[in-house]
Amino acid sequence: MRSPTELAQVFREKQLKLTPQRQLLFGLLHDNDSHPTAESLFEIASKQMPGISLRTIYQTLGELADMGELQLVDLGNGAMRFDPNMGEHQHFVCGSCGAIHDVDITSAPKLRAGSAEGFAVEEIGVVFHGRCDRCNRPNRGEQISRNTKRSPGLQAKKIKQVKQAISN
Amino acid sequence: MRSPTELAQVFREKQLKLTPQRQLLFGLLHDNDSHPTAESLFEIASKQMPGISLRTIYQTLGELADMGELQLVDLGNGAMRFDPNMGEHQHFVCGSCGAIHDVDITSAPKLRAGSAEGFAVEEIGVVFHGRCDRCNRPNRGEQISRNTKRSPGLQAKKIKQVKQAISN
DNA sequence: TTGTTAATTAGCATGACTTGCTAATTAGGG
DNA sequence: CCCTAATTAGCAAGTCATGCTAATTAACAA
Repeated sequence: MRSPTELAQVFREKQLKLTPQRQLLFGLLHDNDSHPTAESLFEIASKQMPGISLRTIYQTLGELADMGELQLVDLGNGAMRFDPNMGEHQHFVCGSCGAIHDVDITSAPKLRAGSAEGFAVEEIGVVFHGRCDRCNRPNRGEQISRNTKRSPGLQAKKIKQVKQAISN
Repeated sequence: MRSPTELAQVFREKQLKLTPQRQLLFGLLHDNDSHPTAESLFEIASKQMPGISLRTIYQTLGELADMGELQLVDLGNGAMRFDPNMGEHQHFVCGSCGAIHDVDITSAPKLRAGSAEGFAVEEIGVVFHGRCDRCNRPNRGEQISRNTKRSPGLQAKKIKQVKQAISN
């Protein structure tokens, strides 16, 4: 995503108004590598601008995504994530704390070639699951809030599967 | 997933009853590489056993997943997919017809090593997006039903993004 | 064959997430 | 200052998956 200043310019050119709500979001998203959900952005935004509407958050995020300023990242663990990093990269999801980290994957160029089996591959999404540095330290795991929820039962099932995969 | 016969054995050992509903599902899932949703299994099952409950489908799928006989595959385009292929493999999703195909990815062993940046990677999910053989032929694209729906607006947005990625 | 107990079913409810809509109000920018 | 876009509240829908209750059915062991 471009800088708030540049975005302001773009919005002006597109005759889109530079409202404080939009500007706030520009700022919150700029250089943000936390892969926030709409909801989490809403919470943060609400502190700085009480009364801001969740609807507006979704609206603006949608606009930015339409303009190619944001990536929508669906990691299959609940809400959509919004990623201002438009460079080619992949994601690591910590199964313990739920944190999401960017991963450079330029080191696996063979992926693209090796997968040609009659398919025209245009995009590859790679999601690493495991444990992040912090959670991987002894006496540290499972301590951070697991803010990934959706269809609680299924979620539990997934976690079980992951644990099984880990123990194997 | 093991064969219906073997599963019958397993269920017997676990004191789980071998109901016709369960047996039907064993059969429908065995060697099934179509990555069905619960709903699609329900439709097929209903033809052979009218009156079978969607609830039972979910229940049995959940049991099989718990037993490690099924993989849950979330491709981020709507419903969960159930995959009886427990071998290491990845998926190709056709952006045109929505078909899902298995992809062997043993040819990219460097993925595992190259991604170590303080993370303990336990599992890697790779989803290839593109066009399948059939849709890639001229005068053939976009003709098959696009049965991927969820949050219609967002879905449209995703498709737009993919198209953009294709045109680049 | 019978009895116990698990399984299935209908039907309703919830919950998370995202979008759509209307109507009223606010405020950006020419 | 005015036009029009943007925001807001509030309500609704829709998808997917699960939970719950209560009633019925049927698998399997004795």
